[in-house]
Amino acid sequence: MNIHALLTERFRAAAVAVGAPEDAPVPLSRSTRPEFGEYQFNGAMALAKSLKKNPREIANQIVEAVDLDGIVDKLEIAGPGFINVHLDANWLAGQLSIASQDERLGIAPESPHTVVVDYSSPNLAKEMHVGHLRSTIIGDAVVKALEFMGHKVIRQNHMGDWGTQFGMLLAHLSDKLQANEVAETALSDLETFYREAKIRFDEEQGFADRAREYVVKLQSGDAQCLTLWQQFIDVSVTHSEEVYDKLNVTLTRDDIMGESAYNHDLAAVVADLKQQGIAVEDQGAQVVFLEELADKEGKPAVYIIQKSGGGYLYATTDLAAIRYRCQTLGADRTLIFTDARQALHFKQTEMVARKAGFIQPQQTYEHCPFGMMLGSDGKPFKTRTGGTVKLADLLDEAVERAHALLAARDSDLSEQERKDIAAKVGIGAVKYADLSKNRTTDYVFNWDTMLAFEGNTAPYLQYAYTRVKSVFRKAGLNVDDVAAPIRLEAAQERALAIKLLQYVEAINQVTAEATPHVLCVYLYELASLFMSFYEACPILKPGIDEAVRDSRLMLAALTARTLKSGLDLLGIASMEKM
RNA sequence: GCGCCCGUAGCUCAGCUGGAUAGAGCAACGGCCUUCUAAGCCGUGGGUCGCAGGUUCGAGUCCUGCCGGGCGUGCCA
Repeated sequence: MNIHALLTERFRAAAVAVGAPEDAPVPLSRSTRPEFGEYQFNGAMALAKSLKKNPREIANQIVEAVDLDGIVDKLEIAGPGFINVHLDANWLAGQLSIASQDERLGIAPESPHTVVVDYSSPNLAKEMHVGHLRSTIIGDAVVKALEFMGHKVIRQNHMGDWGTQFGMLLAHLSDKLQANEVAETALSDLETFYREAKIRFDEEQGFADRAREYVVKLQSGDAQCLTLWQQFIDVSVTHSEEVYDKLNVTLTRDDIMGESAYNHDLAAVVADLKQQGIAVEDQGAQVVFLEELADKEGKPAVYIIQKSGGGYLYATTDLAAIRYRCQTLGADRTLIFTDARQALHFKQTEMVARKAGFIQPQQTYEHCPFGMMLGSDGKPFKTRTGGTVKLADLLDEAVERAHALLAARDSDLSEQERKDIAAKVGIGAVKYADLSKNRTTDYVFNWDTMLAFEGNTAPYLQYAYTRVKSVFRKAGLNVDDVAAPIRLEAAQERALAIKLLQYVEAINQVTAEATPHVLCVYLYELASLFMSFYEACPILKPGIDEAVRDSRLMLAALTARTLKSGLDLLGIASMEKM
């Protein structure tokens, strides 16, 4: 049940009956304070204005007209014309009963769209560092939310597996293999390998020329060179997979569609744009002039799709990718998770692609930007100057810290359990620290805030879950086998009940806006309300009436299932004990 | 120069298509463990929402101009 959607429809009908146009907005929102009920309809004021009537009078008419029999306890008009909706406790209890009998918690799937999601996309020349965290986990959370709502999601890991830097890497690798080293060993530390190659490129006589030869050979499809390249890619992809595994991210080898996958199509893209008269030659390069983005003097923005030397750029690759995604994969939506610095590039790319007909009008192309990770000095991490924190190292440290915390407290956990829990808590904390922020601004990387285990963090949510599970262990029951009427009497029970029913509203916002932090906020509020409920409403303690106990078990069970579901969408593990 | 993003409590951040008294966490202070896990709960203090105008019944949210910061802006990605 989507309460917001239900109330919106009912109020829309009422507003129309009172004289509002069919397409008028229906401003229905969650109430900010308990005494204002659970939802409030704020449309009376605007409607009164357009009808030149008294807003409270219009509010009165809407209250008369709206059909909410059996759903609301009461409707109140307050202030200039707010209509406060107090939901009926029995109706809420009924909705919870329905949700508790449904595997999907009462949430109906949407009519499916095909959504292509481009995320993670690390540069295979180097090891994944903290800067890759955001794209990887935000993208994965949005993917899971979309899938939960019934959409067909096609993951696209647009890995950086091509380009001039591979010349120097392959030349270096070739030498290592000549010296009887095995590729896996030589590439066990990609950072070191890259650094070594770069130093040789800068300092060793003749090496730079050999590197450039390798670029040419690679691009011309030289078999020996391609074999070398493939070896490099295999090892590097394996490194990425290890990180994905630690991160509990769903990307697999099948999702890889790297830059190299579009090589065969780049010439065709340029030819197509030229034939359509969209691209022209200028200063030896093939470019698209974008009049829409002209400056004050009327000079159009320039979008280069082929260099004067004949080489292709990321613009060309991205256009080829659009053609593949929109035409071959049939994407209704394409979501791209990259840092905000590329905003202009994607804006221009979309313009060109739409002119060329690569994207149909009904198809969307959504760049989902986020801020950069900054160092403690306030400067961006520079991938080529060292000083970056490897993602794998960050994750290991998080797990170590969680393990130390666990070891310091009394518990009956075995060492194996402790290790397992430490991994889930540590990784969860790192992911949540990032997922819970919506800011498109840059942020400073900080170990302590990333690895905090108190307050609004993943461990808080995981802890709430274990508390429920503990109650059920004590009762000798599973969360799935309680079935009893729900009674909402205490304020804490009611507050928890409403929050439980609003899960779908949070997910909808995540899928519509690609903002997993909305789900984090929701889950934190849910866990927080459960904690208050847990303290105020004893379940198994002596003297609790059986019907009250069972009703509270129902609420606790739904809380556990909702927390587990939400954490799963975020890619954060939940566990029985901690 | 032009364009985009940002500025909310000491710190990190929420604030949904403009709605009622701007909310959390951390940090500070005070309470709560002989019975469902204290990674918790209850409470207190803490704000010129960068500044100044404007739009309106109503502005943190929309518009304009400033101030401050970041990023981008023809052959890297």
